[in-house]
Amino acid sequence: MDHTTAEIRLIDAADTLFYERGIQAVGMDAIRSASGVSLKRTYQIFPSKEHLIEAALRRRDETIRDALAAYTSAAPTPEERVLAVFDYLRDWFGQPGYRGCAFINSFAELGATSPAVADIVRAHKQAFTDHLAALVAEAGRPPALAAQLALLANGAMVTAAFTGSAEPALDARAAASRLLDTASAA
Amino acid sequence: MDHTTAEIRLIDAADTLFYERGIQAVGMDAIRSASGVSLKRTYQIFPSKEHLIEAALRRRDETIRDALAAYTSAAPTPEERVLAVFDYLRDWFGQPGYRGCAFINSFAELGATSPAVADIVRAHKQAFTDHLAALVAEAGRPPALAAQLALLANGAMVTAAFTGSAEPALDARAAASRLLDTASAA
DNA sequence: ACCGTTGGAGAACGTGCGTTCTCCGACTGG
DNA sequence: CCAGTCGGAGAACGCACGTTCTCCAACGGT
Repeated sequence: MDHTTAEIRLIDAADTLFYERGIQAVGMDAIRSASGVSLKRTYQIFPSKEHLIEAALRRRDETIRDALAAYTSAAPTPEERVLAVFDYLRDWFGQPGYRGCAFINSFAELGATSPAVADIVRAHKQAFTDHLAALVAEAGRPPALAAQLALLANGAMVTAAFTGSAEPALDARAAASRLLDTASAA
Repeated sequence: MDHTTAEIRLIDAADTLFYERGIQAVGMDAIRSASGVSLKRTYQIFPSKEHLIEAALRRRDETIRDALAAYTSAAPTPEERVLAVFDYLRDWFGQPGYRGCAFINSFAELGATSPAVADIVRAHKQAFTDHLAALVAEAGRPPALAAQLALLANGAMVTAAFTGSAEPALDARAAASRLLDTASAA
């Protein structure tokens, strides 16, 4: 197993375990077992758990950005592209093991003690809102709508987490649709 | 210091520290220092940290329910009572040291490992949504609106947390106002 | 074949923390 | 004044975990 493979396996294992149980609840031994990478090698690649946390969050950030962009760009009209964000959420919430947004969860757990984690979370959420803003602009709606839709989306993420239901995505979509309809079109 | 006083001081200290730093980041020694209650006494009152966590969350639940009810009931019209929820949020977000909703944060940190914490969080959020539903009903709007407003509120709570701004409350209020206006009145 | 490097398995170390224990002073009822 | 109880301060214990170290097998170049 070369360096790159080991790194990927570590990030895979860390990301999965952190998401399932929370970051602080996962020990380095658990990551070693799940990844099959020895502790020695792990610490050669990531000098500390903190580095691994940040790497896992950064990769998840990229993955989600790409997936969301692909999902929304597939819709035919500008309005549908905006609403596709909420269809994406519904698919996500329906996946087994959905436990909320990893960034919101990480911020809740470590935002107060790790500035690096806090920064990654802020960047991810900013990118999400920016993407929404671009879709809103394409649809010819006022920029203020983007922030409102972002609130609906983030609210749906947390609500779906503790209710264990995908329904918040539908509620958010309905609200988004109404806001879209009543926002002054270009 | 009698039993009741010690209990209150413990809950005060625990609630404050948990909120500031996250639950797992706070040791029992820190609670002892902040409360002035000895460890021995603490463990007589709360047999474990888990008990103290639950007590702190339960008291915060009651406090917030009461404060929100008082805040919303002060508004003169049914519509204003609904929007008062978002004024309440703006006041809350503007307080120094605002770090998000303690229930959302606790769920992110412990929801996966502590069913008791998860239940308290669910109950709190359910009560919040129920309150919103009552206000929506008074205003003669359809029940589905309550879930949508709850999403806006929860989304604003998390967004205000990592942006460190109270602006999400204003965005949420604007969206709520529009949804309220376009929802079919009774 | 020999030697130096690499990496694996897991023990070991240090620390922090939840919880309990020890010791001792302070108060109470008679 | 005394016996008994209570509570405080903080040491001690046990465990978990992040990190490092030890030991050894495998491998590659000459």
